Amino acid sequence: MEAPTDKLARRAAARAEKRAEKRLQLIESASETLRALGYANASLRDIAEASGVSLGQLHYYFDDRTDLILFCVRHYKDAFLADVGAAMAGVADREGAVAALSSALARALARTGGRHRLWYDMRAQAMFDPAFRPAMEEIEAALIAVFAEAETRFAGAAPQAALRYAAVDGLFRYMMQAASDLTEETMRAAFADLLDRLWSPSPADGAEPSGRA
Amino acid sequence: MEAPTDKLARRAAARAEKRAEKRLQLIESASETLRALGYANASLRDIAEASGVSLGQLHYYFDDRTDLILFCVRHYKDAFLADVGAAMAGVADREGAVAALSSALARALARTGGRHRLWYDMRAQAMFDPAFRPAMEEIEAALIAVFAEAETRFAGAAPQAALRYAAVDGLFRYMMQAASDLTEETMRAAFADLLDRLWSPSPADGAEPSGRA
DNA sequence: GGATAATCTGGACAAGTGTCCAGAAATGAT
DNA sequence: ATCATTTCTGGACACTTGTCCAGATTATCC
Repeated sequence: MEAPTDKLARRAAARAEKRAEKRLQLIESASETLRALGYANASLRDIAEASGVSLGQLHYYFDDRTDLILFCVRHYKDAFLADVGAAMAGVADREGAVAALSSALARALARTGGRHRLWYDMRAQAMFDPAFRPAMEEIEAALIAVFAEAETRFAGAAPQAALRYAAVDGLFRYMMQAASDLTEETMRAAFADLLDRLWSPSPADGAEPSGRA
Repeated sequence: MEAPTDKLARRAAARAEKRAEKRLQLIESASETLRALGYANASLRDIAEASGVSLGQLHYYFDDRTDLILFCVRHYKDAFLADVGAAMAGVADREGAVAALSSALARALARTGGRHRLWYDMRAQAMFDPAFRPAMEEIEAALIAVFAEAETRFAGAAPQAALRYAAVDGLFRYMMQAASDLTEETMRAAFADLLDRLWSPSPADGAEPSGRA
């Protein structure tokens, strides 16, 4: 039979897992409230009520409001980056990358569009509150890395992938605002067109029919 | 001599102008505080203190907090759109538009970069607070119009200028965050490259030497 | 069943908020 | 100088906020 220390360890692990489960549940509920009301307007009481949970319980599972919100942000990041990462996993050439990324982004907007309001809201907050900055920079760096990695697959060097990310992010935000008026296909086409342009040789060089090597 | 009604009218006008002057002064000071602390953190007391003015005075010149902030937003819009509009006034061809707009945007970031935090902050707020939405949509529509108008000068039809605006806006926001690490020339080149790509014929058509009609 | 620890409650608390106002001060016309 | 009007002050007010905690409740194990 197992040693007593193992037993204790197993119990502790089970407890921790249960706690983590409950936390996740609270995080998802809080994310929804945050998405609906915004950072500036969502109080802990709003979050607690929407979660069907007492106010004190939030402080039992999270240090403070900032801590809770940071968990929400990280949870968002994990979900979104997993989506994008999975879409880009297999692609090897430029056309494949354009197709995969534009589909993934349009799909994200069509299915879970509202969720991304939390991201843009908190990114704005991070401009003023240093507590959120590391988490935001981490997410942004991860998204830039997606671009950088994709670009290295069909181009030797891929400097300044951040600039391509920034442009696509701008389009993403804009379409999120108007997502309810647009079809997924329309959005996909818009992303594809932009990516096509960003990932083409410079038009300044390509203007003349057969450019140099 | 003038009629008494004129005299009264002149006095009323002088008073109104003096009031407007003071308001503008308060608006500019409030904008700075708003830019520094962010919408969620800037209280009326913060704004009053930074302006060297009593709390009650803010309510004497503005209906309420929302009213004051809306004035700040509109003031920002006027200044920025005047800048951009002036830069784009004379241009007629594609190359001129690229040069003018990229210079204007880089210059805006280099000189008054921090000011634009207010814009991105309030745009995020507008996602949740309907009070700010009309003002935001108005600004965004004006910026899109800048693109649409420029594009009609070197292309017959210019559908969906909003999509070009969105991409450039994304780059603008990104560089604003990193503006302190970048030279104005670096930023200008980045804008020029993006605009060049956005305002080129589709690379899908141009890939083959001489595309079809 | 009883002991031990984890979970949860409801409310208290201080601090900060936007708003409002009675009256002081300043302004300017007569 | 007097008076009416505009401008401004300082604080009061009701309300919301995040935080905290003493004790009730529940689960877990011997």
